[in-house]
Amino acid sequence: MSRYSAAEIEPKWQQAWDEAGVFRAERMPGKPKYYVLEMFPYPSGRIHIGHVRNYTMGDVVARYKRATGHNVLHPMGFDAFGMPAENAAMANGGHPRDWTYSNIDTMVGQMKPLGFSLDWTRMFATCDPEYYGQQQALFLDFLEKGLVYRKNAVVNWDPVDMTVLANEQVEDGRGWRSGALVERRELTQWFFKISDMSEELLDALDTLDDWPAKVKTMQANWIGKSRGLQFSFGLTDTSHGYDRVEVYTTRPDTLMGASFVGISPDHPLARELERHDPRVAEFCKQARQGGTTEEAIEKAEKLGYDTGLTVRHPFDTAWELPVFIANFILMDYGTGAIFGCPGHDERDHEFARKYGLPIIDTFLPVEGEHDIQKEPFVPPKTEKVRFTRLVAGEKIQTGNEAIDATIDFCEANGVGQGVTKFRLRDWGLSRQRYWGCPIPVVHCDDCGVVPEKKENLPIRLPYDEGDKPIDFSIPGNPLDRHPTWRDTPCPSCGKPAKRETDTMDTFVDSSWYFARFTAPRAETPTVMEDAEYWMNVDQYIGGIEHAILHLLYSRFFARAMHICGHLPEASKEPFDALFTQGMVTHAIYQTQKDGRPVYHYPEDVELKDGKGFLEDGTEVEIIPSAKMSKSKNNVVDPVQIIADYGADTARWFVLSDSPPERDVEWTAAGAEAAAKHLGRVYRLASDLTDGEAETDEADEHLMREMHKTVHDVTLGIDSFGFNAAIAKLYGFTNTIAKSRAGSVARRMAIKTLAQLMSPMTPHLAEEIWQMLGGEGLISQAPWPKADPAMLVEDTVTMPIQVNGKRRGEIEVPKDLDPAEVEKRALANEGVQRTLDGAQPRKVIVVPGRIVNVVM
RNA sequence: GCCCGCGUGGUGGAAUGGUAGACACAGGGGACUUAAAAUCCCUAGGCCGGAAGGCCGUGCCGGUUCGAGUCCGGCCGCGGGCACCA
Repeated sequence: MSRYSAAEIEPKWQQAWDEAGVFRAERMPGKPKYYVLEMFPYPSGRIHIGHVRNYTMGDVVARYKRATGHNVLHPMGFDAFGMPAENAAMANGGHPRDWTYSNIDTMVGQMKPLGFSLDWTRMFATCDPEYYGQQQALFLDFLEKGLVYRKNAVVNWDPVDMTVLANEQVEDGRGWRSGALVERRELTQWFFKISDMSEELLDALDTLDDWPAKVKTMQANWIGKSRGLQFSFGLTDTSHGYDRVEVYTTRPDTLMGASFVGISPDHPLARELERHDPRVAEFCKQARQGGTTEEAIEKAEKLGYDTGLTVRHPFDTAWELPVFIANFILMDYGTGAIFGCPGHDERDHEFARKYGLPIIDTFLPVEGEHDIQKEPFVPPKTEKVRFTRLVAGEKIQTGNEAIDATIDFCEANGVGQGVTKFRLRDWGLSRQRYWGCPIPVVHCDDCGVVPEKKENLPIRLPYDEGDKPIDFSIPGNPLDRHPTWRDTPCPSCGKPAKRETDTMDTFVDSSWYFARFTAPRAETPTVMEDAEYWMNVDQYIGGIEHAILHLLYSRFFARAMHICGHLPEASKEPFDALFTQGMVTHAIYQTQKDGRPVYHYPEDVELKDGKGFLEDGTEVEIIPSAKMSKSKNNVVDPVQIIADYGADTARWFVLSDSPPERDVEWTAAGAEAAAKHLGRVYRLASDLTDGEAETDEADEHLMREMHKTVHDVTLGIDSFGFNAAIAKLYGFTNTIAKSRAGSVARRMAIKTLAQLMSPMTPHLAEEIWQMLGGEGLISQAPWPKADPAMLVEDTVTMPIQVNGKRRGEIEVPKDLDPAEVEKRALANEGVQRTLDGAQPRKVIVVPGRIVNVVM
């Protein structure tokens, strides 16, 4: 009898798979293909236990699909451009490229021992010139089709470092390094015209049947289709060169409750006033302070500046409203101007009270009271309300009805028009940074903005500054100050010109990598034959944090690539099924020192009766289920887990316990238990001896359980119920261990158990398969099938409730007549006791399920 | 602030509107052992009770239903996203 040693068997089987080329994906017409993809990692330097969980789920699907006769594509790559590489270079010297490739090497080295069934020959990193060169080609194609354009947009500007900051580099409205108050500043930037596809991206969500509903809801809300009224307020004083202010509102029914007009500090009228009035300029400067995020703007104190200008109300020309410049209105949204109705909007209410503006109701609750001066009345638009100041429609109607009526009325009377708008803005892709894909255009004094010629691609990032290394510790974009890289002849006229120094948002890189995997070495972005064969991604797996941006951008890219002939029509929605998995969490162990928390590593904490102690006996506070974070010392390193227990244990554990879409808590005890269980399965197989007492009845029972397990586990894997499948496998293992069946039946049961476990614990499964004389590799064996005849039970246990409370149960033949079930249920001892002679008023029999007696 | 989720024993969690707590961890008891480790068996939501059994129980409050962890409304707490983190 040998002992289970993961360290011995895992490398052995990985080598066997490698040699047999089991996971290499090649087109095989005639065999159904299956493309399973996990969101590729950022090369931070170490794999994280969350990666292990993500890729294990994908691997289970890949291995299962292979066993059910599919030709599987399961690739891996790296999302390798981005800020951390530059930050590392800034902090520790070195070069982003060296840092990134070295990290990739390390991470591949950490991933391979996990035994994922990946086709490593297709691997690439988005920072490979072979990849980003094709991305530049895509950009040029998009440009030609009018899918890319330039316009102004606001960025976070650090006035001390004189550089653009990412949102995460803005802390409490200040630059992370300089500490200077950040300003919103306009810059000319490149944009993808995603807004042109708003309607289509919204409508097509309905076709994504195998996406989580919550993701579709989030995307729909993000796209934000709304119908509203666009109209103008006439200015009473036209001396500043403007005669009106154009506004857009989704609540035209509150028009009679307007009490001010607000414009953005970047509105042309505000800009005009700013030029002539230092007080306005001062206010606008202040209003532009703070970050660009919606969150920062929403949470900032609402400030306004009364311009002294007034406008006329469109339905009462005697009614004049003041015009304010307000810090919470962005030029990017709508027309950059709004009208405020404090009676029916939280934000406007706050603003009105601050600046002493009137609060007027236009509708009130149908019943009851509401003090509009105290707080705004903001019911759902579907609720009926009583209008007090009506533009159009009935006195009592819903908000939606009133909005429609108002738009009709306004259009009929020449006051503006109904407009459908989308919240979705165009995708700004310019980044003023080095470590990204260079935007392949040239700025020529004579020809303007000229696309680079395709034969000159890739436009490579310069590694150094010619005679000296790039100094990343200087704020700003090294491409911008590079002595020679910018210089290039104009592709159009040949005269000396300058390259664009902005690089692309890293979301661009991850918006088409799934397509590139179908032909990763091609000289064009994709190869139609390969794309047609492998696309779409049948199962995409990743974190919920990507629910909106990454997935929406990818959907846009797939459409844009189709327009340019890089993807087939059928791939406009590139991900057939989506699964969003939860995080792996771990307890934080902390003590207090001088009022500050001190975090302790798990290996320094001894657990006893649910309490934790340090070596010196100090008790530590345990904060369960916390997100893993380096600064909290609660990160679990998969490499250590593999060294301690082996890959199969790590894989088994991350799938067990928690449903995949939920967070899972990593505990040392849990990992220990997983390892023990795998050892037990191994022992069951290696202890299997011939010549035990053979009893037909026990054989029959074991075979029935086996078929049930095959059925349940198959269903579990099909529906991403990995934790449930594992619970069944635990149960079946117990059944085998206790079974008195003969060795033939037991051998069959354990071989089947190995097959059912093989997607989760492939190395152990191969070992057992070989031990029990299975043919070839288990990785290439067909998936077991459950015999339907073995699944049906003759009798069923039915619980009996009285008034919804369980009082007993009866064992009845499966198809017993409901009237007979009722009779037997009423005769039940527990029911009789509870009824205590009373007559039941009603008896509900749900065949095969439950009986409820109502008294 | 806005959008989307989640909340069940000591712990991770199970449960097509139909027996709440499957499976597992920690705990308790036992077997084997000179002893320990390993392994195996039993037990286990809380309260009352010797037992039979009863009462309570899925974050909180209310509703729909013969029946609610599950559906609806309100609240509290936690997490994800908010367009330059990936």
